[in-house]
Amino acid sequence: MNYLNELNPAQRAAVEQLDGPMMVIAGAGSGKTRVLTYRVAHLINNGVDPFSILSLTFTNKAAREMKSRIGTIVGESESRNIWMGTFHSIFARILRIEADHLNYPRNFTIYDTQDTKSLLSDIIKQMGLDPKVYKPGVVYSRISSAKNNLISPEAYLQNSDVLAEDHQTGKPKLGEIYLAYKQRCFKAGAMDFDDLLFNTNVLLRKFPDILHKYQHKFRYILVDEYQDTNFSQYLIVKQLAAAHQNICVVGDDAQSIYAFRGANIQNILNFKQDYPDFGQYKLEQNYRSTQTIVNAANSIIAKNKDQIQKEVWTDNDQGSQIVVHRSYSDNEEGKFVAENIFEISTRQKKHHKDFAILYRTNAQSRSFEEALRKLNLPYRIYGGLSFYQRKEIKDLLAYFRLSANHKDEEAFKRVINYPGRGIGKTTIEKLVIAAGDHNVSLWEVITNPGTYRTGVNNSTQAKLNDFATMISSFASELDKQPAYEMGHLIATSTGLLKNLYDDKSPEGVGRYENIQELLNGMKNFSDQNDPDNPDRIFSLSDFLIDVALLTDADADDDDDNKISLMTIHAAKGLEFPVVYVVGLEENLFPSQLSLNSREDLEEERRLFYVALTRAEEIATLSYATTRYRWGNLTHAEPSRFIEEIDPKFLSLPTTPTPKGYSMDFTAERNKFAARHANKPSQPSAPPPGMKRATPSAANPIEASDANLIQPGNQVMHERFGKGKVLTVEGDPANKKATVFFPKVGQKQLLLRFAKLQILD
DNA sequence: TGGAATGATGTTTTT
DNA sequence: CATCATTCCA
Repeated sequence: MNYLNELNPAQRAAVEQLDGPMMVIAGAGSGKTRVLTYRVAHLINNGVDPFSILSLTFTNKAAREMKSRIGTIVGESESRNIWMGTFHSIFARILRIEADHLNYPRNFTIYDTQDTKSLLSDIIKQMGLDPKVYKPGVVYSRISSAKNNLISPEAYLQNSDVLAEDHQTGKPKLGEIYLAYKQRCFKAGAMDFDDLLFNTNVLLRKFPDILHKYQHKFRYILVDEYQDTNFSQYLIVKQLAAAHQNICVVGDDAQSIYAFRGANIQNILNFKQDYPDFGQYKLEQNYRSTQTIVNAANSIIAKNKDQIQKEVWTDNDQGSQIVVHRSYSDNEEGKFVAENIFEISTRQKKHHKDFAILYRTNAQSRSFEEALRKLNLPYRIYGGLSFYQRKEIKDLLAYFRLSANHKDEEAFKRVINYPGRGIGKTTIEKLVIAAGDHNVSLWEVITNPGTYRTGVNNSTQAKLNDFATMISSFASELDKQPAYEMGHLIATSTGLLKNLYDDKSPEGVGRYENIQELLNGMKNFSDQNDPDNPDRIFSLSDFLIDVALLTDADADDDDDNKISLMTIHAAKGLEFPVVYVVGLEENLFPSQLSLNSREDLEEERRLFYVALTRAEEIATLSYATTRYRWGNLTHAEPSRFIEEIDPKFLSLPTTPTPKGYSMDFTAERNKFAARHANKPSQPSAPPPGMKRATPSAANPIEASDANLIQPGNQVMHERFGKGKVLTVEGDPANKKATVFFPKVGQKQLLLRFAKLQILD
């Protein structure tokens, strides 16, 4: 049990302060997770009851991993009982327990962004407002930021500053929408993501005995990624910690990248005021990256004004320079990265999982997917359209939700006529009007047609009755059956599964498979064991509790060995031996929308800092000079962030950046060539008087050249020098050659991108 | 009522 | 370029 010996003095000090408030400022790669893990283990080894430890993490996956690591030190039977998870999942759990205090049903639904937006556009329509002025997305973010600052609709409508602002932006009705939205959510027994935090605050403030209960339950509180907490989260933590003051927050101001969703650096500063006698620890030694990477990252972040002084350093090797690569188009960029990955993985014997491609926006993933697929390289995309947001998954989940909570309006509207059962727009409109008039739920209306006089005809009402009977029958079994059995029953008896099965289009097959995958997941879920209660059934209700808060990052990896593609936001907290930060162009990264204020730009810079510090050994920065953006070819300038790195850490592209028309033209030409790339075609000739720029980068090898290479040829390789081709094998698209190089020996090369020149 | 066809409209980043 | 939403027709 000498885990303490595995820590450096600063880390150890942070682990050994058991009681009282403390803040750990942890530079990138400084062993933050290790400190948190060992600290919790240390608490337990010093007699602290796991049940009284609350540990708030940024993702559920981080929580799971940390828990299992703690389990290896103190034993699984102990670690199991720690309250560890994201703010959202922990407080959703508490809200379920205390729901009746807030007059919410215990099995309240959690609305995701889609549900929320659809409800908002419904409200906007009903209020007779112009949806072009009141765009659901904009309205949502306004409401969201109000909630994160704990401004209720009532307070919103009385706040003259806020109202004046809305007036100025031409949206004076925002407050009323907010109020209506809150009422509709309440009526539907639903909370959105922000409500989980907002309502926890309400709960703790309105009911002192409940606050007292949790204050004494959670005698030790730890918060990870503290720099990314918002006011609402700050206040929850502050209230819970007030009694015992055993609060440990860990964060890095340089990695704060969630200001857009209300995260507030101020929370770190508040900490000093709230707990004047706090212990402060700075972890400054980086164990993750090479000196080059650490120092390059330092040279960027130094450009930010807002930061806490610290000096991240490392003992690691110097490592190689950071390669900056220029491509002529987004597709070329994809190709370059894919080929580079192939080369490094074969040459340096790296696993695919050692590689990550990080981008600013999800939309950028496409060119990389295509390029990786062409080379048969396995990859996994995190984020984007997550599994749980796919239509077919949401449809099935909507049945689950409606069975658990009949008032769930969004779920109701989603499935009332899917699969089609002859209940159309007109009927639904009538139902909605009746529900609105009597201030009851849609479910209430269809189950009591006599009371609410909907005006639907008898045959339609019969269909509604059938629907209601079906849902009720699910509801009565909900807690009695294991989740999988129930899920399967619902998928079949609603006709949803058959409906997808009958669709033989490729998309339809994919959807069917997705449903199967969801059901498989549920099988795993219901097969688990509760050691404390072997008879426990893991029901569909249990499954629903956390499904709304699951994200792609939480999905089981099945230890698969794949290249990771994700946004930089999603990469937070992760590390990879080889990292490509791509799309480093002005107006993309930094984003166009961030150029208006210093604060926003600094957040982008921190984001870049996060991206670069994910890399352990090799970091590559990449940009394209042209890129397709919403269908048009646009010209792009390299990102200012590249210039901001001290050039001594960089290996820059050698040829000068060509500008103007000729460039766009080249890209167009490459695009054309790419379209015909599969059939061996003549390399498109450069226009007269224009030399093809850096053929190696733009076009590693012409397809026709690859086909010409034969055993016996003398060839030239960029790095290996002269060599002789011994054998050529494989199908035309994937020809492999064995080449003997006098300098380095025998090599296997994939002709498609080994940069071979035929000499004879 | 349902489906297909057409047109507008939008790209940060996430629980 | 995609997706969505609305509209139009059977």
